[in-house]
Amino acid sequence: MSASEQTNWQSVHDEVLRRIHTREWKPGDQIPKEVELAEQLGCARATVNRALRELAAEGFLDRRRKAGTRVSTHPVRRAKLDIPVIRLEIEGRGQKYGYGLLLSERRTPTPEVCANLGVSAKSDMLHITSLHLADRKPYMFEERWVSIDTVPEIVDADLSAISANEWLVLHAPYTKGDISFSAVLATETEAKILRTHAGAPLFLMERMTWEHDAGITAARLLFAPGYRMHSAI
Amino acid sequence: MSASEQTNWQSVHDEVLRRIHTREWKPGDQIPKEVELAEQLGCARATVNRALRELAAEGFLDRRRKAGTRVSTHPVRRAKLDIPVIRLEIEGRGQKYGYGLLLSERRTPTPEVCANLGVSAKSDMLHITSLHLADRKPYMFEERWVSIDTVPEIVDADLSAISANEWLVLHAPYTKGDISFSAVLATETEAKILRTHAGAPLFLMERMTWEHDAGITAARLLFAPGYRMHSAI
DNA sequence: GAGTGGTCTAGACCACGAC
DNA sequence: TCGTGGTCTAGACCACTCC
Repeated sequence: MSASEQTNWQSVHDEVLRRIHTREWKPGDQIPKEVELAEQLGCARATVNRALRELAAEGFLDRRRKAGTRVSTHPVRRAKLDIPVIRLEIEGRGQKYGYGLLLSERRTPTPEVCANLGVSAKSDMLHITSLHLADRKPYMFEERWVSIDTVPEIVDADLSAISANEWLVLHAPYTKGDISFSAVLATETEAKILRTHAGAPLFLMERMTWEHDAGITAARLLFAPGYRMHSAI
Repeated sequence: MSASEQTNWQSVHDEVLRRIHTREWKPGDQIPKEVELAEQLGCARATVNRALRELAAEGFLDRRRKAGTRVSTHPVRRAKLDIPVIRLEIEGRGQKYGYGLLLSERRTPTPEVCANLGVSAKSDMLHITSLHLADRKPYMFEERWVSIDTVPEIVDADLSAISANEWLVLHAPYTKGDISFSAVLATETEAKILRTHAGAPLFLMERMTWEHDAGITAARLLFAPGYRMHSAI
């Protein structure tokens, strides 16, 4: 600190982070209470509060009423993954986006979809498979189920012009969602579609969304070999 | 809203979210300005500000000075991945954590590490491989480089008792980090260590950290087949 | 230039939770 | 019980950016 500057919440944030980085305050240490820090740094308590709240959200601090604020002993690193619409992800890299609808059929869901999404075995659903391209090369193969009971308007959508995901983003906001990532081997069919060979390692992203307790959609997104998802932490 | 309740920032948050979900406010729509909302909902402008700021951070709103606040047309979904220390991740699931140091040698880095981490080819580094177990079964195989130039204290750490990651968390806070995820095939060596077969699909997490511009560590974490990383969105 | 969000302040009361 | 963070308020000034 020394002297200088207008004490805004960001400068408090940075100053606290600096003290943690320089190990002036070590993991597990209790740091001064808000009122004291405000006095030290010459600003209002609310300003300190804002800074410390952000630091806690970022995982650097543990805060508890009465117990005070401590430096995290195990800073759970929160990677913020931005999951954009595929089209924007591809275009954002300066590549040409392509999209093709492979199949769209109305049918009852598989037992697996029922269990995961929590819909009835007799429910009316749309089963869609499509392929997303980057610079004309297969980029991601998508297999998706959409509940017509929850989102009846989907049957009128032209899913050969707009991907199901983009349509859903605009027309069916969700209140709850789940996403998971894993590695799988390409089956023969998948390999053919993604123009690779069976047994290639594929990055799999599985997504499900609900509106309150009503299942909206379950999707399996298979990325072509070489895909890397990354993020700053 | 109707009437009722103490208007705190969370209730404002939820109310705005409700209006988005019910499509009272659609993607692209401009919503009332802070002062108006505060009036409508019967609270101070600062309270509305807090709620809208959080909603913007969550990706539901786009806010710009003078231009006002709009509902996002492409709600970039932010999956918040909590990346805990492996030990806590395993213990948190009620499994028994095990750890074994396989190798620790002092040497110069490979060209790849140099390029990625931005360290000199002649720099003094520690090359460590280790295996993490869950309920005595191989869970994750770790190959890591640590810069002795940046973190000299590492040479005195007993890395057979504490994993390099945990040691680093406690002793070498970083200011910048990068993490990426992909799918790869197990090599013969990796398969042997993870007790699977060559060609099995493995989930790969690569992490690098820096303190300002000084490279601290680069790690390749290979998870045993079946691993799934997941998150709520 | 003027409207909107971004932030700061000083003070107040509240609620959790350590003791 | 009572200390600490969590939040609200009313008012103020500032900074960005659209027109």
